[in-house]
Amino acid sequence: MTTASRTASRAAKVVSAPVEDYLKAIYELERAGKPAETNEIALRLAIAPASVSGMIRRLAQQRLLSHERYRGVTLTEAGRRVALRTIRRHRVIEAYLTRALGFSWDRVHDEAERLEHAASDELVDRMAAAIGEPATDPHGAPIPTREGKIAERPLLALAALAPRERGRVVEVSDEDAGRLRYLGELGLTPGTRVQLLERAPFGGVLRLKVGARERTIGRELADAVLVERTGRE
Amino acid sequence: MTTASRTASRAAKVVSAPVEDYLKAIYELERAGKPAETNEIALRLAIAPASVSGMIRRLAQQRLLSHERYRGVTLTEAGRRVALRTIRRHRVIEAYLTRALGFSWDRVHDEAERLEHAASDELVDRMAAAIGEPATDPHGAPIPTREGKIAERPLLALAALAPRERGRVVEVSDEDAGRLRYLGELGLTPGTRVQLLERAPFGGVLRLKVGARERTIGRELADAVLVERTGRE
DNA sequence: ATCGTAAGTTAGTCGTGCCTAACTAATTTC
DNA sequence: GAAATTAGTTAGGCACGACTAACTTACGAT
Repeated sequence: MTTASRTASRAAKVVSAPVEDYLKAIYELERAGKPAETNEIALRLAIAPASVSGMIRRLAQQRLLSHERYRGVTLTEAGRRVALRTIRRHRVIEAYLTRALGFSWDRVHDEAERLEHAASDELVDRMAAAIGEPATDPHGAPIPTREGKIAERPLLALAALAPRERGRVVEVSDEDAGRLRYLGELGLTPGTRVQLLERAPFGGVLRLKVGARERTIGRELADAVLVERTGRE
Repeated sequence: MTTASRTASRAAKVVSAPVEDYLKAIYELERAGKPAETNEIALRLAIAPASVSGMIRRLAQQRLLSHERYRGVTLTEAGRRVALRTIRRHRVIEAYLTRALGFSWDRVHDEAERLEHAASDELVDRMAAAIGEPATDPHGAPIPTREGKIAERPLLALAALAPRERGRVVEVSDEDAGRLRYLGELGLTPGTRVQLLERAPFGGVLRLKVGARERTIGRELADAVLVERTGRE
């Protein structure tokens, strides 16, 4: 083993599975541009807010995040590293399960949610290599590199397209398996070209073209789909 | 999903990872034919005997084992089921890691030790299918079926062969990675034919033929190798 | 048969990660 | 700008799974 790779591998198990879950959730909430709030974290992890307060104290003490009382938390560099490592594991595992083991894209999230805490760096790297080092997971989310770099892209909610505007589906939320399955049936998968035809006012339904077919979807579904613009008309 | 398969799958996560480890250890100790003793369990799991006493109380209360004070423990049918399910996971994972992902046989144990608590039945079944439903793990240990049947074989320690007697390596202990690596270098892998040439008295070294080559090994190593007889001279 | 040792158990503690209930700070609302 | 609401925190508890120290049981040796 080289010095470099020994340095890169972590000493034993520094953080527990719950800690990885907190850091991952906080990382994702922070992407909205502001500190992650206690209640948001609690909601995301399905844990009582009081429990989150307790965990925040411990994580702050371990210098994984910084906490301004009553004002939310921000990951430190160390915290972000752990979060990105966990996200990399999660997404590589999801990609591997679909591409190498035939899992459908709506079944991989829960499995990855558990395996991400148990898989070694070596296993994750081998999985990634076995399927050709994919850049994204099956839902289109970018996979961080071993070094913790992640290709963040400026994305648009599907509903943010202007009428007649064309776009391409880049990523869909993998939170809910049923919703994923339905999106799959509609053909709203990463890579698919879409064109917004019409938007009913006040957050109403969207009529759009998905490939060659016309579809109508509601707000909740539309919010789960992120696109990039590919041009007008 | 059929009624049968729904019945076969367990409700949520009935047992924790430590509990699975205890049951697995007890199952293996019981194979020696007598109840598993507290100190043996403690030694195997690298846990203080007092902690084992505590856990035994809880497991007995859950009817996963029966306990006669100061006399050791015996798995119940339910306990054995959990143990065999865990062992199946472990061994399928080991086999998958070597055959599908190129892990060397001395690196899979630790990885499987963690993954076995996180992998779903479905994942394990898919792994097994992907590598052709192997009957044994990379160390030659039999893989229990989904239904909890295991092909127990009458095995001999290598040192139990008589001089001149021939045998075939069936299984090697996977406890220690360094020992495994060395056994691999010696060619003492499952399937290899061996012939005992000479045994020094008082548990001394064994001289034996491994394939075409002659090797001399000590007691500790010999005890890690299990063989079946294939005939005299 | 008893005595000493090894094996096993109980008692008491600790850290983790969760909970509810009660309190406090911040932010809206009128 | 005071009152009401919402967000966040502290206090106190609990289950799990580990620990050490002290005690009890079983058993082999004499």
